[in-house]
Amino acid sequence: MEKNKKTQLEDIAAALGLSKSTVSRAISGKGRISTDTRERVLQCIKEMNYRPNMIAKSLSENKTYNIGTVIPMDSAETEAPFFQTCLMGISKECAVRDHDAVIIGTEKNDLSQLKRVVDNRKVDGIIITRPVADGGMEKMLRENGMPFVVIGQSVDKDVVTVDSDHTAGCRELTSYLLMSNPPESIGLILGSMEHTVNKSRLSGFEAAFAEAGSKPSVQLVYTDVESELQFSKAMTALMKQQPACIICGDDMLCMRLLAELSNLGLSVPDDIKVASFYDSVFLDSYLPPITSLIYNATELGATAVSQLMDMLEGEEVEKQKLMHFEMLVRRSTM
Amino acid sequence: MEKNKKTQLEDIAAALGLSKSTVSRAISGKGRISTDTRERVLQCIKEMNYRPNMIAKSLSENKTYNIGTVIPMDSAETEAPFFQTCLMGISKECAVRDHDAVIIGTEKNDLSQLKRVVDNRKVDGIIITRPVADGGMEKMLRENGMPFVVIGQSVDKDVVTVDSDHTAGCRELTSYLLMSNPPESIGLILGSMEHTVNKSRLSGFEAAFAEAGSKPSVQLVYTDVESELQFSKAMTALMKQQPACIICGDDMLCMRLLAELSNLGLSVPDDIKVASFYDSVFLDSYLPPITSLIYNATELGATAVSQLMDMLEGEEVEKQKLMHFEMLVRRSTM
DNA sequence: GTGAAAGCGCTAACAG
DNA sequence: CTGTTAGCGCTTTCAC
Repeated sequence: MEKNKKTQLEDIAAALGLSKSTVSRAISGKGRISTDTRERVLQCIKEMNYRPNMIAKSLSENKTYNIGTVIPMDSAETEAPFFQTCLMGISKECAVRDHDAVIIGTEKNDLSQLKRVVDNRKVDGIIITRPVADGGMEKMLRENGMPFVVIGQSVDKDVVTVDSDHTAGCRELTSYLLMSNPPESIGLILGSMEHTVNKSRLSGFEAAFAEAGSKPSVQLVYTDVESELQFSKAMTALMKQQPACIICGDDMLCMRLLAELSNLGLSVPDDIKVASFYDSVFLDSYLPPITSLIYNATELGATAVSQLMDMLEGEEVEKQKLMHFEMLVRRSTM
Repeated sequence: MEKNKKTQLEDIAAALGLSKSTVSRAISGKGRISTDTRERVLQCIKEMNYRPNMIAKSLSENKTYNIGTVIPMDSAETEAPFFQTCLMGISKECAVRDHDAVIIGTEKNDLSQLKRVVDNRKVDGIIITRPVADGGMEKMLRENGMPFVVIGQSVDKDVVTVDSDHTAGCRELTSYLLMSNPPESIGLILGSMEHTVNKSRLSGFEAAFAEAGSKPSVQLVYTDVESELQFSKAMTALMKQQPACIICGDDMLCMRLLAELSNLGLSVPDDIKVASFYDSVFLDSYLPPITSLIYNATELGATAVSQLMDMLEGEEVEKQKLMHFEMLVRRSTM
């Protein structure tokens, strides 16, 4: 027998002497059906190892059972752990709901990939894992009537977003450090302020100072630190203040800082304390391990899927959802 | 008008006074059709901005236009850059061929996710980005008649694989170092030998020595270095040999090595030279930048897609494809 | 060269 | 409660 076809609705209907529609109802649970036949059908499905053809189901229901996930192509280098972990969360949650995650790799300002997927109607909704400032994607999706949720922040306050509460996280971390260090001894080094995340971090930092009845001095805060040169300048200026403690905006900054401190013959945490914002293997396996905030990217991704699914099912969803950060105190600040 | 339906085959057929089948032929190029009507149809399609419904196309052609990509969930931490870059290559190449990449996150020894996608017939083929030793996935896919290609190595020599030529890469790197360092001064630290990639690296290392008419001494080669403890032991033993140069199997090992060298007061490259196997931001932005092999993950992914597509189209494909490695000499070995 | 019609495998009215 | 029937939008024989 050449065909070896997969068993389908018709087969199990025939086996039970029922009609396709009855079987369909037994499976979906929609419409009225006797519990008896229902059981029999379900039983038979197990025995005959039946799996519905999702494509056919898709066509008749006009749903794809796919979620598109926009990933910036250029993120592979520095931010890969975050995006990948996020993707795992998305994939897992999709699977739970019998959906699949379709990846959409986008290059800077190039919407063509996204457009292709939307035009081809390959997905029911989209998750944007890093909103770009101009909101071009969001605009395009809205024009095409494609539901979406953003992981991170959006300029448009009507957009459904899921994000970590960077402000609160940074506030907690700073407060913790303020408990054992004087305000004028805590330095902060941040990357580009074009990323809203860094704005949030700064405001959390300031909030912690405010709570302690203080205010961070300008000589201790360095923002928009990206290039080697900017880093050196910030570092030189900062070290003049003889800080007891430095908080870094991301892993790369932290790594450079640690290398520099080592060059200066300063040891962590005895001579100086160090903390960072994003927990990666690097911070964990460094000696000494570095205190940082735990960024639950898996949960972020999973939550984004939940939100999107709720939207697709027509439910009202919380517009801006903030996830709690955990702080992980390690030897570098003890 | 509530409906606002997308234009479909029927619409453009009507607009041109043709039948659906003729229009379909014009698009696919299959069957006989006059060049004249062909042009007209194509023209009209542009004007009416028609895009075929891929789901309907899928159902009738019995193809999904989707490629599944298996990603190990636990890879997010240390190997994320590789997998993510690879994924980008896959996504891009899929797009070129009007396919999409569906991600399948798998946990250690858990085939359920993969099984789900296969059972649901959501993909036409699968790309496995990290073969597991037991070949469980491969077996399952074969049993289900699902075509697949593996990125990396497979025990089964009938499986179509795409891989970087680790042996040749490591041989070149070692040869380069042998040009300015005596054989007895070059150390090697590798991770688990359960990963075939490390076996290839070791054989490349040995091949370079053989070419130079030498043989690596056992005191200079450390394999299966994974835990902190194993690392310390290897490190202590290795440093006793006062190596002029150390090659690391991966970024994490390299990072630990650099931290340790710094603790010992040794500076790179003046006191000791260091090289690694996988080029990531870490090695690039470290001071001094670390010499390493350039792992073209994008190309690996893209090639895997090409191979898979060829298989799906019934063509014969090269069974084991090896991609060339480039060596990037940086300050750490100069 | 083109059109009519059947069919891909499922869902969803509409009847009984 | 269950069966019949008509689609979902496209491809593909099979006639003409």
